[in-house]
Amino acid sequence: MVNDLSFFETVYQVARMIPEGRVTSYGAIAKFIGSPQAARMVGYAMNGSHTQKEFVPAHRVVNRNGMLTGKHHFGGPETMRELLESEGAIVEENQIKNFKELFWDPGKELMEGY
DNA sequence: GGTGTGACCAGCT
DNA sequence: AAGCTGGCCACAC
Repeated sequence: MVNDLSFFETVYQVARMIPEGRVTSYGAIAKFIGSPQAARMVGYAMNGSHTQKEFVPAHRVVNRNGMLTGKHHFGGPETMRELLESEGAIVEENQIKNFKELFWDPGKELMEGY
């Protein structure tokens, strides 16, 4: 099999592909890896992202509403917001205001341009 | 080793 | 229009 990576590892790889200053949703990643209904697992995978050797930009992954649902898992409730604002995102009330503009679809951005 | 549950999403009612 | 349910895979108890 060419793909020995488990579901979680695949999620981490996709997450690392997210360009700086861009964000995506759990569902978009789930769909990209072939399990459109496994968005939940993507979120859970992010929970264990800190166990990975390589850094995983989990702060660039939010829910479909652009809301920072997992901010509490960064060791600090403000950490995720700080990281996103640091990359140019406008976060307000735990929600990315310009989410629509910053949204990065893996299944689209990676396919187009070739 | 089975059951529960989790940073979600989309479809039904 | 809004609320509930199912589904997905891995990990803790």
